[in-house]
Amino acid sequence: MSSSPTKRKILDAAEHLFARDGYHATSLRCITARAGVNLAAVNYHFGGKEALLEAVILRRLTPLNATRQGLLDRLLEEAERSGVQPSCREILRAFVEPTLRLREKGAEAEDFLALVGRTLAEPRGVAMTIFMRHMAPLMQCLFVALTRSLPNLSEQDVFWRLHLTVGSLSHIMRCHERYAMVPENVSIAAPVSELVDVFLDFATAGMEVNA
Amino acid sequence: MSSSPTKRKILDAAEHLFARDGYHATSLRCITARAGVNLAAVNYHFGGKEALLEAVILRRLTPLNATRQGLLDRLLEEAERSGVQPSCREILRAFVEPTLRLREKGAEAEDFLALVGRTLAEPRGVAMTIFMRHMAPLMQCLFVALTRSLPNLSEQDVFWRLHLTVGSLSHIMRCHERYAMVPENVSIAAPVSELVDVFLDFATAGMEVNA
DNA sequence: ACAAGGTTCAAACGTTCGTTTAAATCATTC
DNA sequence: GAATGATTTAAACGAACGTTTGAACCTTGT
Repeated sequence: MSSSPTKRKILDAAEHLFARDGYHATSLRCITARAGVNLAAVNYHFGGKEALLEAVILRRLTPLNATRQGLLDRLLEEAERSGVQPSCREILRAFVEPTLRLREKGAEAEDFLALVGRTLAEPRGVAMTIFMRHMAPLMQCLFVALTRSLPNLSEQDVFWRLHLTVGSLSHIMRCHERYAMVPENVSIAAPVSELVDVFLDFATAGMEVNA
Repeated sequence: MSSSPTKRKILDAAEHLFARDGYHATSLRCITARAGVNLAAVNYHFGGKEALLEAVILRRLTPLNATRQGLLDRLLEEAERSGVQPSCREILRAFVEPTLRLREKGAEAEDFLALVGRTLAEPRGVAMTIFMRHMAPLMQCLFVALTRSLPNLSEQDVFWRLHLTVGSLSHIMRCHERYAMVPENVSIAAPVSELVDVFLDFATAGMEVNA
């Protein structure tokens, strides 16, 4: 019942179309046509368009956040046991790696990444409210861990740099297609592990500079 | 004629609403109501909703890009004259500072920043086509200048890091309101010159690491 | 004063939207 | 196998959308 084939087909179609065209530019008729189900099925199974969006986000965000929180907790426990603060890079990796690893789980999960990237770009949008409600605790935990690992930085500076890091991450989450401005001799398709390292090189250097 | 009061009122209203709610979530009725003009005025003066969006973007993007290109050209000329490559930070500053300086020109220009930030987040959206057409030459110039200033980095790496830098910039362009995840004791409202330095510290470190 | 052209206006156009309805169909249980 | 509840279906709902229309309204030149 909770995983009815109809529900799953709707979630898959909505995930793809919301990510590709945005929430407001995607109609329920387009979603149900792609899913091969009746138009009324969305309202029957989810209650409405906005509730469908929340279901699309939560289906993947909940397990993803559990993974990230688990890695972060393990890092903090280990630090308490050994008395050595985890490095900025390790903390960021706990957040970033499970995220980008979603790309290896097929095109469906890739759609989710793009959707989240879009969501972060619409501060007053419908999806943002849903998203922030489920991200706030983890972000708070991440912020605290980073301030401890960068004791020479003010909270102001840590906040701004974390803000910039989130901006970078959301950008590469949503831009996994060829860009018009991609110069020759440059491939935008890189293996995930390499992408993670490229990102961590960049973000860690930015977080730690002058610290 | 080109700067009829009606046209200007429509551009201002559209700029604000497109930035706040997005292109598809903003109706012409909402725009004309805010502008205090008749509904048909948009089609009369601009030809349609999409043409209005392009006019909104170009009104500020054209002079902004001229300023950025001018600063970049001056930097490159000076380098040719002195034989010393401009630093990564100087190059990025030529691009970033005129952008963020728009914040000092009132709430209207701030709306434009948020609109561009949103645009960059919708790779297949209506605005992206318009935007990329007018950004491509400048981005190409920026890319070439950066590869020369970072000779130890592969084009791949420069591209990825520029990509991440653009992500950071677009993020702070669109997020100038209070965030739900902003911790206490942190003010998100900083003077522009300080914000430019915070950004350049972060982005330059990220660009130059291991180079 | 009048004609002409640019501009504004209220009203309506046809379309598409999210949602609802009530009948039809399916699956399950007694 | 009839009954019950869950699901699917086709059709329609009212509302809102972008756009068009043609008359009214200004402004300008003669």
